[in-house]
Amino acid sequence: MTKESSMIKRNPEGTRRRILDAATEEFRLGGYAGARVDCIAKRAETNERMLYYYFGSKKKLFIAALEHTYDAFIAAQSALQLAGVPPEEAIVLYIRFIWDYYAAHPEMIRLVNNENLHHAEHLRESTIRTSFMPVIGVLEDILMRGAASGVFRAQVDPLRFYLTISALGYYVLSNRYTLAETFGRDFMQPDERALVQLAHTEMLLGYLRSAVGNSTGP
Amino acid sequence: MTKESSMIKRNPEGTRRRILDAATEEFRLGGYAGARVDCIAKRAETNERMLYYYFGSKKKLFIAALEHTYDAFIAAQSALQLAGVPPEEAIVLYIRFIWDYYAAHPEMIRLVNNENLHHAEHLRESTIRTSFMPVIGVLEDILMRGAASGVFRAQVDPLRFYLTISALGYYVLSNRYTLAETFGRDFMQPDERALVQLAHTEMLLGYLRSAVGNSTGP
Amino acid sequence: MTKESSMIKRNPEGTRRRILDAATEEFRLGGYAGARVDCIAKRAETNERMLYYYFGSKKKLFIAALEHTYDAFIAAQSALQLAGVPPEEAIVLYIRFIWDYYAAHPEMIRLVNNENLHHAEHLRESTIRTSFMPVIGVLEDILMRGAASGVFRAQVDPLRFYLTISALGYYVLSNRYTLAETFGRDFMQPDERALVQLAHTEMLLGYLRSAVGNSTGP
Amino acid sequence: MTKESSMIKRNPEGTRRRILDAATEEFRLGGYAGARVDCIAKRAETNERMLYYYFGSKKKLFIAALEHTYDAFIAAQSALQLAGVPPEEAIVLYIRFIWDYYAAHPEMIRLVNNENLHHAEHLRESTIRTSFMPVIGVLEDILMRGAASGVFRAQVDPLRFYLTISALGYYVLSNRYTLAETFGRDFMQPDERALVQLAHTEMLLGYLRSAVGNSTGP
DNA sequence: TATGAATGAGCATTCATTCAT
DNA sequence: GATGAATGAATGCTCATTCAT
Repeated sequence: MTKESSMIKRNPEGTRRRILDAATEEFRLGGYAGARVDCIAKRAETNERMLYYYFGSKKKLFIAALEHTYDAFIAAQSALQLAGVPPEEAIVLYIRFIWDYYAAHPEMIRLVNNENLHHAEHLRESTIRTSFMPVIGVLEDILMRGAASGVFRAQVDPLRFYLTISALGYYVLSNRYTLAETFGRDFMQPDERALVQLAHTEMLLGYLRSAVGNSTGP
Repeated sequence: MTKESSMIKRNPEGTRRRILDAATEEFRLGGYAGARVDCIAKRAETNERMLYYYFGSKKKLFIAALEHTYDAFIAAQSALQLAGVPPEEAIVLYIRFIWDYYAAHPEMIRLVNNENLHHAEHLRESTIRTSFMPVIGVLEDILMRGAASGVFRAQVDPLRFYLTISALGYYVLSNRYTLAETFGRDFMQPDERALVQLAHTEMLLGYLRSAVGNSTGP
Repeated sequence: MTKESSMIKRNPEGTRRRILDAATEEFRLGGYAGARVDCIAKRAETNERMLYYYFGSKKKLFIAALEHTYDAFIAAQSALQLAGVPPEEAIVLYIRFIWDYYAAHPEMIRLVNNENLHHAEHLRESTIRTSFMPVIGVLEDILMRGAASGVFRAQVDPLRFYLTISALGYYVLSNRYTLAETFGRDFMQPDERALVQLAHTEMLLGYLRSAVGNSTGP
Repeated sequence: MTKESSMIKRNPEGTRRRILDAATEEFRLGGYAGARVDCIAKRAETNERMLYYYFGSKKKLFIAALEHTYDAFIAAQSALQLAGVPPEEAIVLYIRFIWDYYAAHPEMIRLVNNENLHHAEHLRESTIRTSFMPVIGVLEDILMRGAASGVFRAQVDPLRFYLTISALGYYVLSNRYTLAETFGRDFMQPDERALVQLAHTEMLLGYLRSAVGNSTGP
């Protein structure tokens, strides 16, 4: 046997990874209940037994897929270099990053939706949930710098504002197919999406710039 | 058999309705794949056979549940009486209606999420999809009256604006559990929800009132 | 469809019974762990699903088989008519009944052995265990009548004496195959068995008749 | 690697022995079908592969455990020094030895029961079965000396009498749990067991001493 | 209209065993 | 001698669905 073929056969890290990727894809397509372990194994080009060898159960595999997906999102946000960028410019880049990340990773939306169906029971058993909060610091820094330089209103709660940004990007992707069916328009098509994003960005910037009121009360 | 007991036993419309309600609840709890026909039958206080007698298959039952859910939403919107209300007041009422409806009908969010998981395949087989579009007229009327009276900017696409409103209400409810787990805050709790809605309403109104630019491009 | 064939197809009590009989046989052959539900179903000429329809689980089916087996043994003992028979004659009939019952029902020995392997966990969940004690009354009556008429020693504990009788019949059957292998003699063969039973009966009668000492101490 | 650690790791005889002991225990707990090779490996503090390295298969491991158990019993009997002891005293010591050995080695009873479940198929493939017969010589010697000196009846078949002794000790241990459950009394508890043994010993001695009749017929 | 009985394919999971190092 | 990785066939059990009354 050549070194190459043996590397394919005996490759613990590779097998583990192929199973994780296959699981993420199958869970995306059918949700937790809809995914089949034999389909995951087949897609990973291994057998069902290895799935249990590496992950223990379908549930633990779902948790691993969820964690991996969250991990990647957190890592991408942490890699953002916006410290030296002027606040107004930075917030636009941040908003676009979030929306583009969602668009580029539809598996995240499906997994998170499924997780909400199960009242986040898998996430509760995971340690990843504690890793998310610190990431909000990226947005918090932009908002604080904007408020300090007078271009943004003060006292905008960063977590609530993150929610608003997230909502506007998430909804269009999550509901893409029902929206297309009920309204006959695909809001994820480049032209349409650009227009929606333009309006949303304008709305968010308008809100941050406006002086009257703030989101946390008096 | 006495007349009374036969009236209890033989109640076609009642049985059909109990099955539909039970199905809606089970599909909400576990999605299409996660719901079990015997659980639906048990919840409806009938037997599995009746489910097939009235709806033909699990899939057709899901379609019926989805249609019923959409129907109710469409009916509620159509019943809104905002024709005589000044635009600024009307839009606030409309926004609140949408968000409150979502909050009061979590089954809709779960069913729609599930439907998107399946690329809206059930909706495609349904006639209900054509009933949704006309409803946008309610919002369109408000926006047109606002633009005509000069309080709102012109040329706001009503469908896109509906999307924005919907997104802000949908996201918080759809992602309620993962948000609570990752951020330690339940955004559906009355106090928290009121603050989020206040900020969002202010943002939407700010956008409509602003004169510069519009949502459909230059 | 003729009446006969329909009786085979739709026969709840018959199906239940066939499953129970098949299960008893498979549990006898392989023990609890060794028995296979698909083999039970096949032997019962039905499908695995019916097994769960009627009994709920493999474990509950084992309990049912065990109960059924104990039930039959209890019923057979209760049917013994020894009240008017002289004590010495009655005890011989009783002893022979026990040993012959064991020989005629090897499934009981195997099921009971298996149950002891599992520390009687199934029996503990059953109500049958309370039905056994009263049956000892049959033996108790014989011993009391024998003591009263002076042919048997007094104060023989009926439960302990039942144990002794049972042990002598049980062991030869339970260990039939290992005994045959290690000693080259099948103690269940008619001739051999008759000799063993003769000796054992003589020994038991000798003990009962002897005046010195008793089984419960001074 | 240091000399010490390598001595711990590389210990063929130790590993083999640990596997055999672990197997005996697991087979005792669950029978052949109920025992799991990974549990045996875990209990032996090694891996499943070693089990196959040393014993070839689960079946051969069971045979080895059975042989080892029989071996120990045979060795213990062979070690008995009763040649110079008067027959009446010797038979009491012998009886007590058998019953105490059973009580001290419950794994033997479970393994033998399991072996009978499988019609002694493993024993048949083993050479140990031929080792058992000669051991009966110990009992035969006592009976012959007793008959010669006139304290015991003549022509008692030693094998059949071994069976009787064995049965009385075996049954109480083998059926310990079902007896406790059905009669509410644990016949292996010291006080209870002493009384049962006393009665049984008296009965056996009474039989040997009696002059009338014999166990092999006219 | 209603219901208990029946079905076969499929489900997640575990089995004893072997491979490659 | 020892080990982690890999496998295919089974395991107990559940699925949506249909039959017969």
